[in-house]
Amino acid sequence: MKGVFEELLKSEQIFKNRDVLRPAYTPEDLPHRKEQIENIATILVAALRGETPSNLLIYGKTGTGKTAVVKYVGKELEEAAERQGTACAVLYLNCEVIDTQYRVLAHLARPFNREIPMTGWPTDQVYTEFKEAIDDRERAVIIILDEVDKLIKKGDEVLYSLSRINSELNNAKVSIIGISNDLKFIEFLDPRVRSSLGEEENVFPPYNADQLKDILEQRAAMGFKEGTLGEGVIPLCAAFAAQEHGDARRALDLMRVSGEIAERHRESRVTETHVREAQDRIEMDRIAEVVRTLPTQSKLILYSTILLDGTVGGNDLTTGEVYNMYRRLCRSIDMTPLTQRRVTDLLSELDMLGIINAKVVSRGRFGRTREISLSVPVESTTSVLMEDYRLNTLTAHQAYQAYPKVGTEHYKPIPPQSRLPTGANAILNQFGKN
DNA sequence: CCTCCACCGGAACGTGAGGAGT
DNA sequence: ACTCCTCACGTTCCGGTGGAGG
Repeated sequence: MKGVFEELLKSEQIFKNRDVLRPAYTPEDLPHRKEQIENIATILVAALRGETPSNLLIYGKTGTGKTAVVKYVGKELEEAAERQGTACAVLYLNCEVIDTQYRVLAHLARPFNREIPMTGWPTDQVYTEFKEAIDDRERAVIIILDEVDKLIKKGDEVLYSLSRINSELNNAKVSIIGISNDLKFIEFLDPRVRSSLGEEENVFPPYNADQLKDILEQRAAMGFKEGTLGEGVIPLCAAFAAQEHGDARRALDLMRVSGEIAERHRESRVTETHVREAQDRIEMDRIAEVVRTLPTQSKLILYSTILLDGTVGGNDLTTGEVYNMYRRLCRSIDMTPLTQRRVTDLLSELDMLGIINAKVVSRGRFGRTREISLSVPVESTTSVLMEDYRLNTLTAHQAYQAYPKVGTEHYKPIPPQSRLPTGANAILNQFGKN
């Protein structure tokens, strides 16, 4: 077993630089974002003229280049300011990671050499500290808040104080750039913050397939060794990603994973087959993540459909069958079952997540119901479900053993005293309603 | 054309957790 | 520490319904 690593190193022939294919990398040149770059730059030049730039809100779905563009413009601005001899600081922070008011302020103050403990101070003291730190001389401060929507949920007080900070400063000028992928985010904002924060707005449209192709080509040139990419690889990656609302991040992931798969197969060239495999794997990972984070009841419902899948002679399942099975499962692991009403809601939720297919159909004489079928692979999904300790005790084998007649028996709602048996309403209708 | 199945799905209500206000 | 409010999750109740079969 000597030389495992040497061997692996030798087989690394596909990537030139894997890191440029990761979403975190900001390239020198951003294709198809010229307009946005100019737009933002026009707003920010004010900083170089000693004025206060307008605050700016940027919207766009994931992978539309928001962060990359803003970071890029920020860097350019800093460089231009340095050449010109103006004091200008661009502070970037991601509100998903830094998610409390205290930490936001502490993070902002740190680059100005202020020692602020990780915790312990009152928040307004940190705020004062930050204010004093930047106000020591004339300077422009651009604060970039990535994923601001995450911050709102924890209270928008910071945003409020930051948006009015200029009135408390003598020398420095602060402007805020907020980045959000939630278009409706502004509606949840305090009106006072809304007007000042959204002085300017900029929406980033998704990329189309052609634009994605350009982006991929640019990165591929840097990331892959020459001649390792097959003909159709880039167009295919672009096409797949364009289907998913033009997400460049997705496109890059796809391309990188394709390369990794090719590498694992010890092949020297990436082909379309690898791309398809990569697409499947990414999709699988997504499903696994969704399934894993499902509430237990939904997991049980999903497991019921898995167990019943294929047992009813190729027909799709009905709500009643799934519910019946679900109750059995509940009983055997000692959980109180939800009502059928609730389960129908959870079923449509699973449908929305793309885990099952549930379509309302009428079977005439045989009533109206949902036709349910799985749209995920049985085996891998089952193994994800089994990670849940509450389901762990149930194996398919046990379930079949315990309930051999699965799927053949129909659940009849047990009527509470006042409840009329099914079909009774129709009878009553004959007599009129009063 | 009418019936009647086996559910659908809206509405109102109950409950407990968690956050804001005081 | 306290109340009050909101919100997510569930239940109860019940009218509604597409279409196969009579």
